[in-house]
Amino acid sequence: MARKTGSHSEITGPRIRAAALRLFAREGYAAVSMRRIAAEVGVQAGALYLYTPDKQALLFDLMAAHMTEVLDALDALPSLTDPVARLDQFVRFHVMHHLERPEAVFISYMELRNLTPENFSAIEALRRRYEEALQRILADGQAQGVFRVPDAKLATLALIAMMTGVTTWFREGGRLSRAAVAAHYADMARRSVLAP
Amino acid sequence: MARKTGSHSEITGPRIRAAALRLFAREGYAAVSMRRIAAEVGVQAGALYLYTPDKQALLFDLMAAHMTEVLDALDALPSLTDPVARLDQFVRFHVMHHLERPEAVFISYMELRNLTPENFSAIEALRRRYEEALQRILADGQAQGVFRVPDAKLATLALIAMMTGVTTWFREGGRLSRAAVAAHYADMARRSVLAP
DNA sequence: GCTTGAAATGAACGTATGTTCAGATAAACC
DNA sequence: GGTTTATCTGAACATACGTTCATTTCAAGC
Repeated sequence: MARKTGSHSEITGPRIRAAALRLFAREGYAAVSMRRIAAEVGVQAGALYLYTPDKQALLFDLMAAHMTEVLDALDALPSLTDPVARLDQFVRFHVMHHLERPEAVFISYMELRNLTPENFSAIEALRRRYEEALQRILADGQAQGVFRVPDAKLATLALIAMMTGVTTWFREGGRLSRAAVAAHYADMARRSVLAP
Repeated sequence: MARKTGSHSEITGPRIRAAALRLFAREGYAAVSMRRIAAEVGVQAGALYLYTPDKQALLFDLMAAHMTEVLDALDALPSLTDPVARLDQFVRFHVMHHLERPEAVFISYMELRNLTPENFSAIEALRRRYEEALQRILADGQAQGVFRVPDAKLATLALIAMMTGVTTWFREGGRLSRAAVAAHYADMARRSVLAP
């Protein structure tokens, strides 16, 4: 166990992931070479393979880490009972969380097709778990008569697409704050499913 | 002007664009080589350059053609006055049109970052024209008191993201028809902006 | 049937790719 | 201070890339 302090391994690993995240988000997985990532970190390309078995694993790890983080944060929310309050909480959480990690979000739905079939299935399973959380809120609201949702699955996918789209236009320091944007989305989402 | 009938030029050109569209949509611009496109058409890579100056122009032409087609189809819709009817018309048009051209749609918002700056600006201008058509409907409805839209620009982007997302999950021959899906989206969109 | 010219070939160009690995480097421990 | 070992280098591997161009092919027109 040589080089405990002064060792770079605990620095270089995260730096590689950070550089890969930024570059993949900005230019796309296929367009970014391992040499580019290495140069960003200030290291030769060969050194990357001390931290990842290959480029594919680098992409998968970034996506899996992001999905797991989102699911954990969702589970950590205070549990509510009223479907309207739960929907409001979910939308605000989703928008805020996504605005704080635009690069990870971007990668997680833009680079799905660059995953191997096995890796794709793993990510897809995590994503389905997330969608089911929202679908459950809508179904519960429907059962209680507070929502009118002719098709809970379709409404879930429509709302998630709406919310996630925020990352494509939101710019820091613009006309609206993150919280204000989240409030607007929560308002639209609630009205789109609320019973008349 | 040799080889009028029997000439392949009027066949090969469209076939190249069709192959590029399908491959770019399925695997991404950066991941598809000119040799792959040529092989799909049944021709050598060099022959592609009789029909496009380079790979970038091939991508740009596909996106520009799609955006122009969408805008033309939008302009061709019967003109209505009631904002509620106009919104309903717009949403149904958008969903139907997008479900009928999933590959062109996919490319047009996934491959934006692979355009040169000049080409990006050109596509962006077309996209803005489209968004403004929706924004005008919302603003008119707001002015007439039939919609309640605190932020017309935000609502426009939210609705477009919601509608466009349909292409990511819709599968032909599934539980719902295209028209049924379009009707559901129109319903959600209307309720999300309708004044109480 | 000879000429013409558009259409396509196929080889070549320089450059870049993901990955491997023997070797150099240097901090931590005895 | 010599040894160990995690860390990184730098060159090499085979393969692929976008693009160019001299050459071939072959139907159309005379």
